[in-house]
Amino acid sequence: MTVDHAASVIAVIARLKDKGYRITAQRQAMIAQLVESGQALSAFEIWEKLKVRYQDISLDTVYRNLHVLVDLEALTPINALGKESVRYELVDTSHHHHIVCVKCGQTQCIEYCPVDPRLMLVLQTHGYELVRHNLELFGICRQCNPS
Amino acid sequence: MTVDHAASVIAVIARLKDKGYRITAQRQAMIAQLVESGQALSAFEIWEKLKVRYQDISLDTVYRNLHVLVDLEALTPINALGKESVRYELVDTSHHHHIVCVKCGQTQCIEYCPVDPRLMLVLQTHGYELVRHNLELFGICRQCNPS
DNA sequence: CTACGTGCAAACATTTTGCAAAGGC
DNA sequence: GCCTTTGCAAAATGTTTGCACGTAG
Repeated sequence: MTVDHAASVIAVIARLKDKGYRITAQRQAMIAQLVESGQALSAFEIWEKLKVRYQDISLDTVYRNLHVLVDLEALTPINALGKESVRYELVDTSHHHHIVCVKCGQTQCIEYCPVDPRLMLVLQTHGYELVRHNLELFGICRQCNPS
Repeated sequence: MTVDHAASVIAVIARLKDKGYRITAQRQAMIAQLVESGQALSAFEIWEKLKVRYQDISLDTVYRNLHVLVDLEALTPINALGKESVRYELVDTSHHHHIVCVKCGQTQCIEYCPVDPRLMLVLQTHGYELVRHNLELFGICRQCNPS
């Protein structure tokens, strides 16, 4: 694990402690996995990876701890495709979005946020205070594009 | 049913015919329900409403026909909350987005799209051609806002 | 008449929950 | 030692599929 990764893991663990949650081996392993993967993972994927590199962990526990980590605001749930299950991404990664190819289902990160700041004003007129947003982009990738 | 509604229903039915799908009572009822509701509905909600006003329709048929209608590009799937099931909205309604209150789960349409057109250029550099997008907004509504 | 669409039931995938045992603090 | 967390099993939820019957074209 790199120094950066270790620091991220420690930061999330500190958040756990702050909120009165206990530091268990399973939680540490999950956080480490998410930090090192550097991408959004589903509950099942986290479980699969941890079974190999870490000892046993039950899928139930993965689900429960995902809820805990979302509660901490350490993770953001992402609905990558609507067909697949929800994926979770660390919030301290830089803000970005994902594009999904509607033909092959492959996804890619887009390090650009096209959301106009005037959105906040529009939402205020509706009585809402924006907490976060998630932009789902659907397109056709180079490989699937006939042109 | 208003004249506008009737016209929308007819338009979708024409699309069905065009693509070689058959016009069944169940499909007509589903389309009419979506048009008249004027909002995104889940499979279950469509089924529930049709059981009352129309005769019996099976939930399986609702699911199957939702796939057909998405294939026709008559419906857009929306992942309103990530917790709830996928919802479907007619594509010929004006382009807009939805905001979900993270406290109470209530949703509201926002008739404004804050997506910067320069997004297309950024996506092109990634090799993608944008087909559609869906912006999920999460906020706190007036009722739930302590301030 | 023929292929497509439907309803039923069963399968399937994902997520949640009750409970007793294990473990953090 | 207390209370949270875990693993197991079972349930709940949402969606899909196989099959025989019905029906649009």
